[in-house]
Amino acid sequence: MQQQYPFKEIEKNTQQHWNEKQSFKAKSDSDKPKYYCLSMFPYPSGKLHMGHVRNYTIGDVLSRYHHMKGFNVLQPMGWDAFGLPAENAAIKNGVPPAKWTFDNIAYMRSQLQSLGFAIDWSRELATCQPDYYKWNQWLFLRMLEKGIAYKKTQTVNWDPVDQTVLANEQVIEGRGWRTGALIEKRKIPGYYFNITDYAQQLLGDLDKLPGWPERVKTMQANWIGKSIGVRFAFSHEIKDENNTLIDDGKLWVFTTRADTIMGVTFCAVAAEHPLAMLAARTNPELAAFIEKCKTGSMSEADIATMEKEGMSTGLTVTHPLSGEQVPVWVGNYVLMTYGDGAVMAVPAHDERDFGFAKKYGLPIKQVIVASDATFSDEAWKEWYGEKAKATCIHSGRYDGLPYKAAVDAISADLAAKGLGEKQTNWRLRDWGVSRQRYWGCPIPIIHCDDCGDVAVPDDQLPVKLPEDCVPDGSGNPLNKLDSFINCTCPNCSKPAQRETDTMDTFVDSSWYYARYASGNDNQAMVNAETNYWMQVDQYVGGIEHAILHLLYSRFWSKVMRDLGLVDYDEPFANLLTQGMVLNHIFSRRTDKGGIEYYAPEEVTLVHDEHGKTIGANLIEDGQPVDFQGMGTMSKSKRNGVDPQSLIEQYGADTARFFMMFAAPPEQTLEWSDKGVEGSHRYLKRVWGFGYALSSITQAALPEKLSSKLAEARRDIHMGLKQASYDLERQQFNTVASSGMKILNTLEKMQKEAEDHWQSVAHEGFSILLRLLSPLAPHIAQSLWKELGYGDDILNASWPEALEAAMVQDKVKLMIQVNGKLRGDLEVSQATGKSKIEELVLAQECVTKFLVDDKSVRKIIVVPNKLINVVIG
RNA sequence: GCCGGGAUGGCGGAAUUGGUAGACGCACGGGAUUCAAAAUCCCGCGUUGGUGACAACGUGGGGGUUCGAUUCCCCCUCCCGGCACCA
Repeated sequence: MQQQYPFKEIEKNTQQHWNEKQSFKAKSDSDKPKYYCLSMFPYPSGKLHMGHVRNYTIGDVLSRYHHMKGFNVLQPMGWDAFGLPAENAAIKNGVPPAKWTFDNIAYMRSQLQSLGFAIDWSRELATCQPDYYKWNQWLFLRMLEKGIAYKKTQTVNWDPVDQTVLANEQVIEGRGWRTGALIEKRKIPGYYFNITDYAQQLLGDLDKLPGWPERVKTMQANWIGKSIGVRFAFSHEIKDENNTLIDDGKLWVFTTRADTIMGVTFCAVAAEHPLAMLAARTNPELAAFIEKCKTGSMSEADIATMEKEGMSTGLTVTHPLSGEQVPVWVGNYVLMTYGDGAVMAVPAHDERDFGFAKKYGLPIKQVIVASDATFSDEAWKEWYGEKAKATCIHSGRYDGLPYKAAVDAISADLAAKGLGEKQTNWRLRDWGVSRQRYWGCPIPIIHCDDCGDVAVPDDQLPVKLPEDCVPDGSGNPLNKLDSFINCTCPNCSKPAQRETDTMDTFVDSSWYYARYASGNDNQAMVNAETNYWMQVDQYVGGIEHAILHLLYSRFWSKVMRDLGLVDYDEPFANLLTQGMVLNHIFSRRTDKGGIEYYAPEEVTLVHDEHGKTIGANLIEDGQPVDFQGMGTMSKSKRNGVDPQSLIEQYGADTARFFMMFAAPPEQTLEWSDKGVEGSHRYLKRVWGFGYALSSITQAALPEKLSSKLAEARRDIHMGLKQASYDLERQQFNTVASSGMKILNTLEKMQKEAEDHWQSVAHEGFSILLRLLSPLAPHIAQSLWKELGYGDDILNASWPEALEAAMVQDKVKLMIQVNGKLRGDLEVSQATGKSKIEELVLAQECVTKFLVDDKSVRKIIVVPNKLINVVIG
């Protein structure tokens, strides 16, 4: 055994040991309770970044801990391998996306392996492999049969130069991000999943997920966006140039406040609404206003400060209950994408309508009484919100009705006239899955001139994606690939064309966890083993997937359940969203007004005498740079740290240990090179202590320990108890702290070298190694074997903190006078309450307050903790 | 604007049910070792006053409940994250 900490050798040998023993191969025939631990799989972008390292370390700590706790653990890994970056790399380098992707996977897999994660690699999958995406296609066809998948025409952003569809994020100021070409709105057909049919379940089942962070559930609930109200119509006889009634003479609106319907003084429609468009054709001013609304920025900041603007269409519609004529306005605050793109406006009972009415001088009519107060321009705030759901007035036959009764009566009357009914509105839209892209899962449809769109028969699946195409940026290369397109119709055997659209990559990631669990079965999408492993007991990943990926996975699970494929309906029982990894940002303003960034290694920090950082200088010229910023690691800010160089310099254990120690998993982690060194220093000390202990044979603990050794042993077991508690609540930074404290105790014992310290040390060190093994598994395993504790630390059981080791015959009680700490008192455990009070009252730190007319009013004794003497 | 989460030394952070605030680490200061440096080890380290024992203050600010509040309640400020002007 070497004296110096040979981390490279240790890590290489330990990883080899795990490989040979197949230590992490998960089997589903076990009596133990199962624990499925899953980290979100990476996109194979080229190499790992620190966010990956943090994510997978958290998952690995949980996996290894549960393994030692006696669970049958599954921790798989795979690759979210379809997607746009591969196509962009192909355009740039002329390499087929498949080759680029598989090369990246090979490199990143080796990186993951060098970090020593306890992964069952036999279950590895990549979503771009035909035996994976075959089942995307298979389930797509089942969904088509059930009507969950359907085809409709969608409006998309079309880049006329690249001949391709762009995502909203790829349209910058109306132009394509790559070409700079003006983007057109085009209507093209595509496939959709009817996720809105599942909206109620997706919302309601959030209650089945107590192990999810509250904020994620809130974000999902907001995204689904349920609102219950009444949809009704204002009728009209407005006709277009061809003398056709617009929307069959009905202006539909949705409201959650049907009780205020008698207070409507105008309607507002979106700029894209048919009535607005019609009016604009004869009103240039209105046309200009509508154009302005369309080009208006939709960014958050702009919306928050945006002025509510509008313009009259000059049109009127008929109130369905009062029969009054109501003017129609175009409002920039009405969204065409929500509801029917039109709202009723009740200025007296809606803050937005109020502002709009005040601005344009529209009438305000109060129809609800919430209190004795009368509505006024000054005291209007209280008229909005929940408490304003009170009694109707000035509402004809609805006068005197409270909120619910008024809504019931009004919706009944509307229904009787065929002009409305109660309705639930959702913000959630159906999920469009067609992408006009090459590097994705082909949609298994064949277009036949005679038979129309025909499903590819199951026995012809998978529809394989040709892997040797090199996109050149001008549209989907599949469209030019006759060998892919040309086929025969499965129905009539006539020549036909294959669909060239591919699926949204969110489809791929919506069920990969179930596929791991099936052990990559070639006969079926999922199997009995899937139901054994599912649900995922612990899912770990970034908060950026809080909405779409998690929502789609939940939806997919429910679809698979309804098709009888699986018996769970929520895929992830517990969710941990890890925080981001930040690093210092060093920068300078350049003469031209730009900002130049410097890497941390190009800068030295300046401290004052307290150690406070008061500045930073560029090493090259010794001049100051701005140093106060902290941000996510990025190329552009030049503050990234490469995991590979970290592993080479300090080893995987140091990287893992530091990441766990620096911050609790859900919080942001501030990178610190000095902190990494500190963690490395700690592991070196662990190794050094193990080396020292390796030459000392183990002996049984003596009957009676000296008080010092008993105290040391107690500290160790207390540390273990704390660490176990912290692992259960997933606070890993304090697990590392406990490990540090235990080593401090061991080293102190070693220095003092009392008789029998060696036996306490061996017991303590075997505890320490097991406690460290989830965080720094290589060094723990290596020392475990070197010291002869066992062959495989992973199979050692998690240590129990012994009550016998933790009892103490004497306890230190803190003495408070009127709640202020004044001293302490050591008493034996057995001392009774009255004896303690007697002893405390004799203490000088208490008696000195008993002067003048002061006397003891009360004594509070908290067992084994403190005594508070109240003097007054 | 709404929703969610926060604010503790020079820094990252700890404090389990209301009971010793600042564990553990980093930075910093002093010392040992060394020809010297690195590495390593030891000591100190919330602020203020005092040679000192000690005292006062101290968990974003203000109030409250309590023998006792970082922890519970009310009000306010600031920061981070999310969002939907959602009818």
